[in-house]
Amino acid sequence: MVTLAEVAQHAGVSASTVSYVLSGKRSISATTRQRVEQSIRELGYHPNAGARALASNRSNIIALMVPLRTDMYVPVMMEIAIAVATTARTHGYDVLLLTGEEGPDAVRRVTGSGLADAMILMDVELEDERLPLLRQTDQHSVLIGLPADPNGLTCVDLDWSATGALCVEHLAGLGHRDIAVIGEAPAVYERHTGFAERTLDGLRSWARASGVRVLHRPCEGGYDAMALTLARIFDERPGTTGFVVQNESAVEPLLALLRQQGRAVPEDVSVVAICPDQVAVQASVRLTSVAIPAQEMGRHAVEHLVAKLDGRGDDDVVLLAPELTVRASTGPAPAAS
Amino acid sequence: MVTLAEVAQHAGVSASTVSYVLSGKRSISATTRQRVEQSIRELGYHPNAGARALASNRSNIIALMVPLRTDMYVPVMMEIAIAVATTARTHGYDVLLLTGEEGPDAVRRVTGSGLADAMILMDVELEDERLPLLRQTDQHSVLIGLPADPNGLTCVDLDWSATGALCVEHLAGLGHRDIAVIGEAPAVYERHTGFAERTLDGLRSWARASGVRVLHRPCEGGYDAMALTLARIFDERPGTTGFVVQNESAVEPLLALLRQQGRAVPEDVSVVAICPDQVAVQASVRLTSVAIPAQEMGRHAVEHLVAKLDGRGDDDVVLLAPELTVRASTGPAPAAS
DNA sequence: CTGAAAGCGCTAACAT
DNA sequence: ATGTTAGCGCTTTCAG
Repeated sequence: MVTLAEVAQHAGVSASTVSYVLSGKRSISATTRQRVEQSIRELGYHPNAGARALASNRSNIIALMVPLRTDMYVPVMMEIAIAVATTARTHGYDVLLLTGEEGPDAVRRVTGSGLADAMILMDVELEDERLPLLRQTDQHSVLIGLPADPNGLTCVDLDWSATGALCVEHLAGLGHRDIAVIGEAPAVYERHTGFAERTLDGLRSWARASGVRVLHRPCEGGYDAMALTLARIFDERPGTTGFVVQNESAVEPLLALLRQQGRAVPEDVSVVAICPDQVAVQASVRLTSVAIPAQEMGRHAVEHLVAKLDGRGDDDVVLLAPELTVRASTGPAPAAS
Repeated sequence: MVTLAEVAQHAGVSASTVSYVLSGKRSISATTRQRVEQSIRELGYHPNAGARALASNRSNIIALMVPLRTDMYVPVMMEIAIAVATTARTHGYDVLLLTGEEGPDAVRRVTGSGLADAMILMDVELEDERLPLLRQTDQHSVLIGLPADPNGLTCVDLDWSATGALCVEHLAGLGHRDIAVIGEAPAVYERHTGFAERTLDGLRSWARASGVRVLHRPCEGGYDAMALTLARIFDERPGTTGFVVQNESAVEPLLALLRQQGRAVPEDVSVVAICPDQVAVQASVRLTSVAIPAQEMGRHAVEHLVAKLDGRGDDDVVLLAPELTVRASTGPAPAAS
């Protein structure tokens, strides 16, 4: 293993000079710099991460806590994770992957051991048990998701409430008066995941304001569950002409069932999805949708974190504005029959 | 920050004793151990990761390289990643998340810096450019996926060739004579991803042996691409009654299109999928399928790696046996019309 | 069964 | 603009 000292010797300079060439923390004459860089290349030197972390008290690692359960938009999680990893690299950080399994203990462990300089938490619940710890230790962190009380925390999320409102606004604008919302699995609501409840709030308050009715039904994924849910919806509200779907694994079943029942999309019923663009485009009907900006969320989270670590920090909440893309699944409400 | 020295002082023992209590590398009297453990708890001590890595030359971190691209079955990747992370934790390791973006450089960086003790590579191509590096450095590693030449490497993978054979065996056993294979996107074959080509090999050689015909068509995901592909298949082989699908985003479109064309599953055509069980179960027809054992692959990979790190190593190739579950999408071939 | 002490490779004062 | 040096907190000989 090549050490800094060996590089220094090879280049005929002191250890600190090599260190400073690497860090750029003080000015080095061009010729010295070149000699050192040359030696580094020739010897194939790589700074030792452990030694660096010990001496500098910085690991250059960001911990990312992903949820253990996979009952949600897995591809979205993955996309966020990848965005976090690549963005982190551009800032000189690596990413440590933690699953939710350890729970709050993981926070203690990582904080206490100095394994990571900061952490990003995904899938934050409204009353998340990890939050008290984050507040009391002065661990730098960013949440992807918005808890009930974001005070003293930095959060990045899609503005779910605005997302819900946007969906209703679009449908109401097309003349739909009875809207059904196909939601996530009941478990998602039960554990008070912020995004699900906030979407609902946005949906309902815009509905109230614009005089349309919304009926919300959680739904497990899959064909059978969707069939049941759909039957109940039409049973209760036969006049339903608009759908908002926030459940990736219900999208295709819903379309198939509507087709099967002879309800044409968008002539008879309109469907707005809240899902990644890829899903909207690949569906059997190209779906009007509000995209989930996974990459931006990951990128924002890292950039905020790096800013904090560099002392340019600011505890605040960033809500990304939703964007609705009109595709082939929505149209004017049919004349009342 | 609490240090080992402080714990030692608090417990009235020397630093080394505390260290040995932690590592268990030499025997400690019960009373001493308890005093030390007590102090550790009272002071809330966490060993410093950097110092530990520096002194022991072990980081207790495993690097996991995931593919950057997301044109494949993302949930499988995620499931593997999570299985890797949780299994690693049970062995005292953390996981560093690397994207394929850096390519072979990441291998050098991680190896050279001692950031990780070992690495797991996913999405290995037949002639993967990272492999020469792995062979020449004595970096411990495990591949998830099987390259063309696994010599000197440890690999874990599903036995894709047997998987292909199993699918054909099942369909041929039911009397199907003309089988169409809906494959992954062309790009997947072009970059010579092992699993895709091996599945095909297995499919074809069993077909040859059992006297059935197979027609292979790669397919981009989605409804439109599937429609085109299906039309071409029936055009070329009107007598096709069996399908093997190895492309998650083609599954539901295929079922929908068959339904739409009045071909009943499984009465008129049978479908076998190669996909995670969850997909098979949630599809609009419960699919006979060969499962992709994501969790086992992740678990195996970690356990092999840990064995190697502990000197119990063995460079070898572990191919997991495929299992076919019969569900509602396959049945006897219809009498020739 | 326990202590003392020598580093591990690097960073960051403190010098000059 | 560069060199010297004192640690960072832990592991692990070497010595009892």
